Amino acid sequence: MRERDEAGGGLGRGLLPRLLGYHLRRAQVAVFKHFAASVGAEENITPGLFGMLVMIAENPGLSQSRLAEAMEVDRSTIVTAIDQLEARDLAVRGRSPTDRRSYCLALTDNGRRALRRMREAVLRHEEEFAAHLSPSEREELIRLVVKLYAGRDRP
Amino acid sequence: MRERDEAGGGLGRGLLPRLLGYHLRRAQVAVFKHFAASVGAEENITPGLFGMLVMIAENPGLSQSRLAEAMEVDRSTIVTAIDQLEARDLAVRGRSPTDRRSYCLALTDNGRRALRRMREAVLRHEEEFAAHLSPSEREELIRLVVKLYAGRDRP
DNA sequence: TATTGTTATACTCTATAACTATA
DNA sequence: TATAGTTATAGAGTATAACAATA
Repeated sequence: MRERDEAGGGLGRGLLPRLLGYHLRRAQVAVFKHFAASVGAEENITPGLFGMLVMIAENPGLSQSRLAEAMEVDRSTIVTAIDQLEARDLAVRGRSPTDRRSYCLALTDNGRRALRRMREAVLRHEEEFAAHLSPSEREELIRLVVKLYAGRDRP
Repeated sequence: MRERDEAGGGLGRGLLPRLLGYHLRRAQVAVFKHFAASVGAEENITPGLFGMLVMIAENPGLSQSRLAEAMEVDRSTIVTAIDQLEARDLAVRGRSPTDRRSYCLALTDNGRRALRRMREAVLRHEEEFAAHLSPSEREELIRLVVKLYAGRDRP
């Protein structure tokens, strides 16, 4: 971060600064870059894969289709993601006892240990990235963003 | 929008809801989808190309390299974008009188007319998408997002 | 009939590196 | 030497459509 607004570069931006999408996009790019440089560099993980690990850890026996819904992506997109997590011994496709079409996703022991480390790295990243905001500003920002995209008051 | 949080789907999300990046990502995806369904459907334009049109309109004689810096992308990424705008008769690569290496980007007459229409569509899209937020909440949200990614107080 | 996971495929966005023509 | 624009290429990330196995 350089100036008041490094992407402005002294140039006029017209109505762009009045658009939520413009700022949300820039903030999202910035936070993903920070994630890549901190968490990603330490633990070799992306925000998307980290999110999947958390969802699997929090929802034992989750199927790929349910995970796809939760991540708001197509089922086919999940396949290669789980392939990667399995190849790295972070998660496994367990067979469902009741439905032979679907898998019960689970973390491996190694995956659980890795996730514990990742969580700490992610929280450090969050502290660093949000350092300019007070705790109440952070809360308020999350409240407003959630209200914006979910159309409701609270996460 | 369905529930308090449609991507939750009743599933546990662990620490994800405490992460700014998680919400910024979801909000950004949602606003781009809304843009595509409203402005994109009406005017056949993406947020990125719209942003470029605005920057060219606001900064007459802008070069591709300066535009790339403003958009925070590589110079090579700009090439095909300008190709598209030229192919659609929205912008032109004018020759610089002082530097024969660089172009002076400008809107065509058609581009200016199109941009006027697009601006209105974008503002309608903004009103719809941010309908759940009061004017002061919108202002506060922008203030906080900018403070987050620019590390300062004001856009 | 509908669902789960999979494959093949394609499209978009983006970056890197090497090139040319200028400066 | 350095910069502006270009090209070729590659890598994410994503979606669609069709398929086999199963419900």
